[in-house]
Amino acid sequence: MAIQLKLRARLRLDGGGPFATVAGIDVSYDEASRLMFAGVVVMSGNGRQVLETATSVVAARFPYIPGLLSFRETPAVIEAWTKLKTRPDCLICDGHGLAHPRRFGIACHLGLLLDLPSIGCAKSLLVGTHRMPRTRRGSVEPLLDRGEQIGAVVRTRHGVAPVYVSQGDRISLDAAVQTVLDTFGGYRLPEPTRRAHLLVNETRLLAKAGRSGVQ
DNA sequence: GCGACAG
DNA sequence: ATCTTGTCGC
Repeated sequence: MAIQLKLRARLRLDGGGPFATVAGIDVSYDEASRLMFAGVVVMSGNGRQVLETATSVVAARFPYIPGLLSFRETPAVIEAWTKLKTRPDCLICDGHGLAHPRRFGIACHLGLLLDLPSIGCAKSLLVGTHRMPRTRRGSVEPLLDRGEQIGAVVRTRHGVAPVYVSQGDRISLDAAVQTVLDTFGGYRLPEPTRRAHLLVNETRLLAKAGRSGVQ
C-alpha cells in the first residue's frame, strides 16, 4: 500500500485521444499449475483490426487481494508486453484505475510501468457509488467516492450491464470514456479487451492440454 | 467488531 | 480468476 501511495504522486490525469492504436490486456489463471497467462492484443483505434498480439506464461507469486491486484498480474503483463514489436498509443486494462481505495488501481500502475496513457475498464465495482445509467448505449453516470468523482459508469451496449471506466495515467476521464466507446466492437467490453480475454483463455487451455499429454 | 472486496 | 447448468432474448 505504501508503494501505491508513493507512485500515485507521479500520475498525470490529463491528456486525450483519439489514439491510432489501442492495446487490450488481460490475464487468466490456472489453479492446478498456479500459472498466469497474460495477453496483449493491439488493435486499430476503432477496434476493427488486430495489428499484433503477444502472450506470456508466468508462475503466480502474489495472491489476489482486493486493492493489490497489480502486484499479482503486472509481472505477467510486462513479460508479454516485452514481446511486442510495435508500441501501442494507449492501453486498456481489465480492472480499475483511479476508481480504487488509494486511487491507484492496476491501470495506473501499468500506465506508469509501460510509460503510456492507460485506461481502467472493470466489469464490477471495487469502491464508489453511482446512479444507474440509462439503458441506451452511450449513457454515462459519474462514479463517486468520498465526495469526489473517481470514474464513470458507462453503458457500452443497450440494455446490458455497464462497465466502470476510470483514468490510469496520462489521460482525462472524458478521453478514457471516449476511447472505450470508440473501440466498441458489438460486445459489452471494448474489443481489444475482449480479444485479449479470448487470447489468454485459449493460451491457458492449450497449455493445459499440453501438460496432460493430448496430441 | 462487521461487512465489502477489481481479477 | 475458474467452474457449472439452465434460462432468456435476439
